[in-house]
Amino acid sequence: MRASQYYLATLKEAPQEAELVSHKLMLRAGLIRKLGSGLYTWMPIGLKVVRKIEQVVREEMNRAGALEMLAPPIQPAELWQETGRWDLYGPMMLRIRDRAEREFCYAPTAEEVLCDTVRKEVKSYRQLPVNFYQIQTKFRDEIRPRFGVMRAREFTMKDAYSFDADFEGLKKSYQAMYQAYTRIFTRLGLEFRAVAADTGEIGGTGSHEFQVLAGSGEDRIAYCPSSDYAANVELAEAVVPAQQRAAPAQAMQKVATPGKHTCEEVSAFLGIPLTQTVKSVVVMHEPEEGPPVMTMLLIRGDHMLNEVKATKVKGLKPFRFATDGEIRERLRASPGSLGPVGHNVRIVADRTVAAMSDFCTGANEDGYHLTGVNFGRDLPEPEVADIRDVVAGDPSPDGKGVLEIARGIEVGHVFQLRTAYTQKMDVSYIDEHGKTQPMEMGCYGIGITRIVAAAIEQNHDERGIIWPDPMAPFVVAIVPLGYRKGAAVKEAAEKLYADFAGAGVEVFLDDRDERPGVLLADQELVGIPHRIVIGDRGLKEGVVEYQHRRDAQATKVPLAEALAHVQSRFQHAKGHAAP
RNA sequence: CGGGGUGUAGCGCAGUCUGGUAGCGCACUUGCUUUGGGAGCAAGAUGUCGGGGGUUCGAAUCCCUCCACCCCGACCA
Repeated sequence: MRASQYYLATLKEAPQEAELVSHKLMLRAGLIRKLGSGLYTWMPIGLKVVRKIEQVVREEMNRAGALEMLAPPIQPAELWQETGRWDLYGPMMLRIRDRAEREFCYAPTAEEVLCDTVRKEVKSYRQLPVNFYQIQTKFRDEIRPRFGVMRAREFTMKDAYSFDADFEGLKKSYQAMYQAYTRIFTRLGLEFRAVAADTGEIGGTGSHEFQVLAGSGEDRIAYCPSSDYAANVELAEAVVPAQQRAAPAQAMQKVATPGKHTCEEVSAFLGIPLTQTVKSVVVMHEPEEGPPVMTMLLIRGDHMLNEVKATKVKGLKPFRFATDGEIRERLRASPGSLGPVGHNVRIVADRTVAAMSDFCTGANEDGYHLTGVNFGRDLPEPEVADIRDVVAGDPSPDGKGVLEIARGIEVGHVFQLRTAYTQKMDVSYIDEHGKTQPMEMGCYGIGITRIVAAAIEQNHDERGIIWPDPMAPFVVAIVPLGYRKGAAVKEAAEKLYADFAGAGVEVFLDDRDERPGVLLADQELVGIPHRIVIGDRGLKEGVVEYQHRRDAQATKVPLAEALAHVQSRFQHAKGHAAP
């Protein structure tokens, strides 16, 4: 491609709406333009990247035995009502009516449609297993779209759905997808981790997220450097402390802590370590019938409540945080002075708290805290559960070391759905004994457009994007200095351009009549990984300059060997992408 | 949904407090010069100042209202 025939829409300054580096660079490099909140137009060079990613995904899905198909993004309400998700999905789902007032949604995902297709098509165990996938635009009406295409409302997702005769088959299909995903993200040149994930509302028995590691990621993952344990912090287990609770050594005392509300403030005020304080989080569960039930959750002062885990405590699903009014009415104290002593509210203590003695907590009287508090003496032994986020330094649940915390961007997710959907939608087959059985289902998603942003988060510098070769919009940029001035430069550039094109290398020839600085800066912003600079100086010696986007300096290469040199670097880069 | 902020040329911004002919940089057009890291000079084009309503002789500026967008929060004793 020649720049003179292309449309490069680079900007010197990023629009003020962009916060995240990948968002800024995508706007500046002219990959995307914003149409509305969470809505982006893909410009030619951005779309090229998307297509590259799609191609890798497609190849690996096909290799894994999945079959590409395409379902409508606009889907009738009836299907979603069959699984109850028409109501469950809530405002996240964009709903539409046609001229006859029939209801539709713009699909946020496609389990129902695929279930419907398979129940109509597949009848016999002889036809199983099947795995269908599509690469399709999805729409989720996010509460807060942000970070450009990272969390957009409209996005491109690869979604696959497997159907097996039995659980053993599902496990195999799941494993095949897990491996395909590993190959995909490896081929794309991304640093990623597969982590155990919460199965959430969808339910099922197994789930992994594929997280691209990036400091700006919205997810936190816990991993063990000395083993292969990795899990989303939402799920990662905080194991029972190895040390048993020490015997009480202090008497319980009420101390004045005027104006001190948080554990940090109280700990600093009283000169007690933060790890010796306990915070009380009051939640309400509203049963189908009867009044709301209050529960007090106890977390060590330096720990954070894990809501996903707390939801799994019996009798808490679903819960909400208590209002100040509810707290004051029941405990006669304000948040900031609450504690587990001296009332009959249900108490659930985190495992860490249950092993504490002589701790400090609120006195249920504004402006006062208690020190030297001990379970079994000052208050009854509590219910115990794992309800906190793990922190760096916690023992790994597999017993093989200590956890670290990293941030990640979720780019893929695989689920074993089992029969949760197939039973509701009657997706069944006749087994070899003539008996009707529900199919075992799995679903597998990849955020295609999110990968673009995630890749930039991981691969950029102060000058711009640095594309991994497999998703680069162009692999090589030819930058002639003085293309319109010197015949020799133009001739060499044209020859190289033809050579690269002839060798099937995607090449971008910047033949614009611009100053060198402009050409080089644009090439670096757009992030084409390999660059050949051609100038009069070098040509006199018969050389051009090769520089990878990550190289500190250019390398002189004889003009005749430029193609071979880039190809060797390209292969080299490919080799490095392997795990 | 709660809180904060922004809306002025394609992009980045000033002007708003204190009402009086709408500006700057980049980008764009034309010409000349320049050409190994975002050129210089000259000339030019580009605006419903987010929309609507009001106050006023006069509104980008003051008042009311609506809208859009961005950020933070929805974890907390």
